[in-house]
Parts: sequence; C-alpha cells; structure tokens
Amino acid sequence: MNINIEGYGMQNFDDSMIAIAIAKELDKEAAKAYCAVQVGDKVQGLAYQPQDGETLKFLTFADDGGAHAFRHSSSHIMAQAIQHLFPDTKFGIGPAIKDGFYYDLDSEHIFTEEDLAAIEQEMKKIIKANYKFERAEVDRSEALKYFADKDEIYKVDLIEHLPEDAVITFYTQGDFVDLCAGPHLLSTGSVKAFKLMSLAGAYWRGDSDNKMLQRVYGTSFPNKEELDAYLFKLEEAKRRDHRKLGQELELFLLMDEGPGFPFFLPKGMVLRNQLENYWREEHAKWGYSEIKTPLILNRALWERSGHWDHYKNNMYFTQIDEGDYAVKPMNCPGCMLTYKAKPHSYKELPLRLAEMGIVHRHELSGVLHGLMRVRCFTQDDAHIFMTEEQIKEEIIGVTKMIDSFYSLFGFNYHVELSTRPAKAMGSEEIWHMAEAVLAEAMQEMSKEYVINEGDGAFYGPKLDFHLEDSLGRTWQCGTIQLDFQMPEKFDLSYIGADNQPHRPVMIHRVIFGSIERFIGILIEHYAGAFPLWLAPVQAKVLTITDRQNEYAAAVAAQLAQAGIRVELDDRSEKIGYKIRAAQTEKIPYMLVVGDKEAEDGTVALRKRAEGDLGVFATADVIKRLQEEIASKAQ
RNA sequence: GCUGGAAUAGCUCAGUUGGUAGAGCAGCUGAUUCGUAAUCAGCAGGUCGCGUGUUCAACUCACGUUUCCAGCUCCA
Repeated sequence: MNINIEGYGMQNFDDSMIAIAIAKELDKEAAKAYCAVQVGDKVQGLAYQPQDGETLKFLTFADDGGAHAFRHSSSHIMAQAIQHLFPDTKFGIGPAIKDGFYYDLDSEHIFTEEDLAAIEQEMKKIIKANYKFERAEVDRSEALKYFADKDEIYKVDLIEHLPEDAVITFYTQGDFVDLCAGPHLLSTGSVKAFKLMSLAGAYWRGDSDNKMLQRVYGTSFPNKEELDAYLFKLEEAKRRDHRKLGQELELFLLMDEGPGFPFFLPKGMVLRNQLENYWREEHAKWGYSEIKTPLILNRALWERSGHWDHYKNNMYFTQIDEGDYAVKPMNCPGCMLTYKAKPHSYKELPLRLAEMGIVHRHELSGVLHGLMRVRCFTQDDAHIFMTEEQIKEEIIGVTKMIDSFYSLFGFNYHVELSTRPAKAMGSEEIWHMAEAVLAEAMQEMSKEYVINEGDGAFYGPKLDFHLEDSLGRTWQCGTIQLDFQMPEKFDLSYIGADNQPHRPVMIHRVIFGSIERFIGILIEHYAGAFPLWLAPVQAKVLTITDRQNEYAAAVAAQLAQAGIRVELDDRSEKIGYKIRAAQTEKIPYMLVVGDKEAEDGTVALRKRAEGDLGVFATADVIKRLQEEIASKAQ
C-alpha cells in the first residue's frame, strides 16, 4: 500500500503493517517518541492499520494530539490503580486536560492526600507491567450489559447518551476495561513520569443539580525533566500569586468583615491611580467624555433594564423612604438615563460616554478569589451610541485602543467572537449583520479570532479579548458588545439629517475589564516588580551612616519636588541591610549616599534588576527617572 | 451554593495520648557608624477565627458558625 507520511513523502509498505511498524521502519529512534498518529483530521492510536492512499502524521508529546493520548492513557492507568485499591469505586469520566488529566469517582471512601501516594505506588506497578492498551469495538447492548452488570451507573449513563450510530469502543489494559473513544498509547510502560496533583469535587456531567463526585487530578510527561519543569512552573506561579504579593507589598487587603470587598492600601492606590490616570488621558485622546452615575438607583429603572427580572440573584437591594432600590451591578442603565436626558442630533454621533463604574454583584461565596473575583469592582466602562453605518469604524477604533493598552504592559492576547445564543432577543437578520460587522472589523485589522458559536449575550454578539500573562495563562479582560436591546428598552433616539427620530446602535466596552482584576493580573505578570511608571515607590534614598542623614533628606526632597515617589531609609543599619529591604520591596531605584556623595552633591545609583550603576549628579538621576517614567517603559 | 481541606503574634510557621502557648522575621529601645541582598543585645507582642457542648481541665475532642484554600458550577 502507498502511504503519504508527513516529513517523508509517499512511501510503499506491506498491507498488514500498523502505524508503529511503519514508524519504526522509517526511523527507529524517532518512533520511540511517538504517542499517536494523525490520519486526515482524526487522531488514532499507533496500532492503527492504515489504508492505501492515506496521509499519516506521527504525533509526539509536543503535539496536542500526542499529549492528549498520553494523558488520557495516564488517566486510565490511575483508574486501574484505584480499582485495585478501592474496588467499590464507580467511575465517571477520565479525560486528558490542558496540563494533565483527571478521573471522576463515586465512592463511599473519601479520598485523601495519603491515598494519592498509595495510588501512585500502584500506578508504578501498572506502568512496570507494561500492559497493552487493547481496543475493541463493542455492540451497544453488549456494552450496556457489561457495565450494568458491574453496576457502573455512570458508564451506563454515558452509553445511553451516545448517538444511535456511535461506534462504541472499549479499551482494555490488563484487568481494567473502560468505555473510551481513545486513542491511547501502545502500552502503560510509556508513561515515564507522572504525579497525582490534587483532589476536588466535581458535579456529574458538570451540572450542579447532579451528584458531586470526587475528582483526582494528575499530570504526566514522557520524562522526569519535563515533569520537573512543569512543577517548577507551578511553584513560580505560586510565588507570583497576587494574594501573596498583595500582602507582602502592602497593596490591598481582604478582611473577614467584607468577603469579596477588597481594601486598597496606600501603595495599591498609587498603582490604581496610575492606571486610572493613564486611562483618562487615553480616553480624552480617543474622543470619550467621562461621566459618573449613582451607585444606587430605584426599582423602576432596574425593571426597565431587565435586571430586576434576570439578574436579581446577583444584586444587592436596599430601601429608601419605603421605596425599593438596588445597588448597581452594571453601569449601562445609568448611562442610558444620561443619554436620554436631552435630545441628540446625528451630528453628535458617535457619542462615547466613559465611566469608571463601581459595581456590586453578589457572587457565590465559593468563587471569590483575591482581586480576580470579587463582589465589588470597578469597570472601565464606556457606552458608544452611533448609527449603524458607524459600527465598523467604532469597533476598529476600540480594538486599536485595546491593542495599545495591552501592548503597553507587554501582554499578548487573542480575540474571540461570540455569536447568537439560543435565547437571543432581536431578529436573526440584525444578528447576522452585527456578527458580520464584528468579523469584518477583525479582518480589516488582520486580527486572528476564534468563533464561539452561540456564546453571545442575549442582547447582542461580542468580541472578547483574552490576554496572556508572563506565565502563559490567559485572562478575559476586554470586551466589545453590540447591544440592540438597551436602546430599544430605553427608547433612545437621535434626530437624523432627515429631521426624523432614529434608534441609535450601542456598544458596551471595557478595556481593563475590572480595575481590580487587572491589578491582580499585573501583580502576577510583573511578579510585583512593576515598571517605574507604576511602581508605588519609585526610588529610595539609603544612607551609609548617620552623617549623611541631612544630605539624604535633601536628595529625597529634591526627587519628591520633581514628582518622583521617593522614600528615605536613614535607619542606623548597614547598607547591605537597607539594600536587601529595598530589593524585597521591589523598589526600582536605590540612591545610596555616603560621605563622598554628600561632599560632591551626587548619588550612587542602584537599579533593582541590574545592581550598582555608579555615581551620578542628583539632577541627572532625576532627569533619567523622569524620562523613564514618561516613556512608561517595561 | 456544592465537595474536600485549613484557621495559633503584623508575617511565615512549631506546639508531642487534653494539663490555659513557642521560634524566626517585622516592630520598639539601646549599642554600633559600617560602601551595594540580613550587626549585636534587650523589650514588647496571642480570649490559639467565633459560639455551644463534653471534661476536674480544651489550642488539642464533638457539634454549629464565619472566613480562607483547592476544585466544581458561575464570571469582569
């Protein structure tokens, strides 16, 4: 048979040869690293029997398909070990995920950390035994009977939900049989390095109305080095955790008295104000006007906007003089009122109203997480009112603006376009038009984007901006949402050139998303070592001995006069101690002054990341820092 | 909200079958006056998250509760 193999071209092989045999014939050494094989757009196990004329691509762990087969096989090994040790366990699903795998279990036994160690030991035995993963196609009724007899109710449920024409396959390794579509590695011995990571609860089928199962997470790699590198990365992420750094660097606090309601400390406020200042400057440049709408508004407004009916569970309420009021969970209704307060001409459009809007949302207690998920946060919101013809240009404008913001912090990002959901309001025609405009805007900017079918808000399609931090994790921050509902509900209009009233189109958009979350991301992105323009304390003057106290205070005053955020450390400590303290506080510049500097009117400059830079005139240091601040350099 | 775990000094953590708490760092005081990541000594600091119970006796055991952590569901 003739097989086209990526990297090797068209080759002729015996008809009976399976994929791994072909791989070995081509390159015995390279074949060792193969995890799976891609045939057309489908990934198969290495025991796959190719057909004449097919195109094969061998996948290693570095390919998504290869890693997937590897982790999925690891998951089966774990399940087999658990079945050996805890025979009463019922199995749910056990897929591969981004950084590893998990298996959902139902058992009377509550799994603990100690169990994980025992399971790992048993897994080692299974890996050593090097059982083959054997695939078998099974008749539907036979499959149902097999699992029903074993009382594996979740497997039965899975089979029952498979489409009528689905090919049902079992994978067997040694004494363990699992319902599974595959593909898998050839045998258990290929899993050279693995670790069980954690235990958690997870609802069956991800539905909170179903029973909660126990989930065991693990990860695996082709060798120990890669496993160690992964574990190191996790440690690094822990080291950068914004909750830990937020406390160490005295940026913000979370107290029992206000769960989900963060306190900002003086240094955190500096950071926050820098972001807001930059935001205001940019919005002025891009033609926005800033407004501020009330935190509390009456029931009639929230009924009109639809929040009273659809968002009630997430809102906080209060009463004023017998009347019902709500604390705003979103800024749009307030902005709608602002727009409506006077008639508008088409000449004013697009009208861009921005608001640093403080919103309160009653999030479930279990989801609160540092600054990333809170109950009170500030959206850097804006609503743009415009004509249909202006949509595309506005979308492009906002996209460019978002790009300039994210670039400033050195973030990469990707864009997702979410389209019409099932429960959408408005005609399909308008939706299609809107989706097309969003897509066109992206194409015009040559921006790649992913489409999330049916993931739009009920009132309109949206573009979401997911930024990637220095550890490769992604966060949804910016969003541009078209809204056809709100202008309708609030009966918004503008007078057109024809002297007739028209309905404006509106977009909601945020760039930071939430100032709180964005600060959390920045803390982790920079590991607390902020660029000079953001650093809460930009410079610290350190004395060598008490003799320089007066001079040092004068230097600090000079810097402060020049608009630099400076502190003075004139404690009677050794210079090494003070430098260590300043480094720990991640202060960008240290100005060391001893007798020599005091005499010459100079300072010895030390940079956080680079160490001693030598002696400079104080005025030159001020100029250097001012320039670096103005440039907002990374 | 759900499942599992945790809560001891400002911070990081010890605390041994139940006998009312200890270290390092930080802080304060004193000594030291030193040239690029930790000088020495002393002092002070805790209703052991909160409540109820068991017990002669609870940081320790039980129950409840609050908050946090890891996930799930949800989300800026």
